[in-house]
Amino acid sequence: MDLEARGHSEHPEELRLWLRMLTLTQLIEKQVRSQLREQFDTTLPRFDLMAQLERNPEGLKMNELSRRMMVTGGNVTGITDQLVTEGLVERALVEGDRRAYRVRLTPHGRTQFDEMARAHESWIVSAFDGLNPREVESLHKLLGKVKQHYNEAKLEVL
Amino acid sequence: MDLEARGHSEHPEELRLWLRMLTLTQLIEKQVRSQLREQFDTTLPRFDLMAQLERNPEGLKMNELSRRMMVTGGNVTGITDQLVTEGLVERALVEGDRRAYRVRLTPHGRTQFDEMARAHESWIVSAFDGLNPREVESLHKLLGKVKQHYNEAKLEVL
DNA sequence: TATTGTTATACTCTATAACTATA
DNA sequence: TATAGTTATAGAGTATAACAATA
Repeated sequence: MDLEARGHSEHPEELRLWLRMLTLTQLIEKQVRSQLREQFDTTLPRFDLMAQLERNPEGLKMNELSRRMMVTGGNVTGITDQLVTEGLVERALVEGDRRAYRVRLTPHGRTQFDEMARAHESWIVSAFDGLNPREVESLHKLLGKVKQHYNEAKLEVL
Repeated sequence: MDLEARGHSEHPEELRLWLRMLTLTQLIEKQVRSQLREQFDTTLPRFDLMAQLERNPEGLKMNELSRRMMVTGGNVTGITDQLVTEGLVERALVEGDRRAYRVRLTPHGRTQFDEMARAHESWIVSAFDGLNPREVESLHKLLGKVKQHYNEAKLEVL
């Protein structure tokens, strides 16, 4: 996107860093979306929803999915509907609260997700091929520091 | 988005890194979009287009904008149309090629962009408040390494 | 009253492909 | 023929708000 070139010399280093990070993320994300589409005829939000469920075999309520995916509830309903229609996830009743569901992967959904996850993992690993393990670790830590501080700063506002 | 938690222990570090980077980028990007909307009633693509032009006072052709913004041509036409209507950018004739335009900021557009850019810069600086200058530099370098290798790998495929 | 989830709607962003005009 | 740009269209992705059912 050449956003980076926007960073003039008078601009703070943080801005140059952000433009580089944004560009790179968009580059990788665009590739992931396109491969999910081509190889599995699915989308990133659908993949993400299934990934959340894969981590929570007992299932997640709609509002939990909404929070974790950082999108509003209506969208989760739509994506879930699609996946239910395709037999990849199911809505299970929650005992003691007839308003809520617990969404979870079906066995078929789990099988299909595992296949996608393997491919996805390989795309990501090659995206970071330019770094050695020490650098991967270092990048991971630095981003963690930014994120932690970001979240703390946000809490202060609330 | 809690994407991160997806990184099981058996997953490669690259995957955990990617999920953290994606989450953080989306977090910051979401905040930038929302502030651009609230404070300036504009969008990120519009801001990006103007940012490209700010860096190229002589203007850019549509296909140059398209390449730099990493979107296809039709979209650039739409965004440009909006900005022209609002008097923020203008289409200038290119001598010697009556098919092409050169899009550039109007004085009003430049004034308005400068104001947005100052605000944008401050949002970004505070997003990375958790890092000291050395860490900012380190993160910038690591991301540059990933990006460079990524681009080289892509070229080999072509 | 508050919460869970759904429905309805609208808008931004994007890609694709057909098209016009010019080179 | 190839290139610059536009138009038309469709679909993803998202937020908002009104709504129904249950707590």
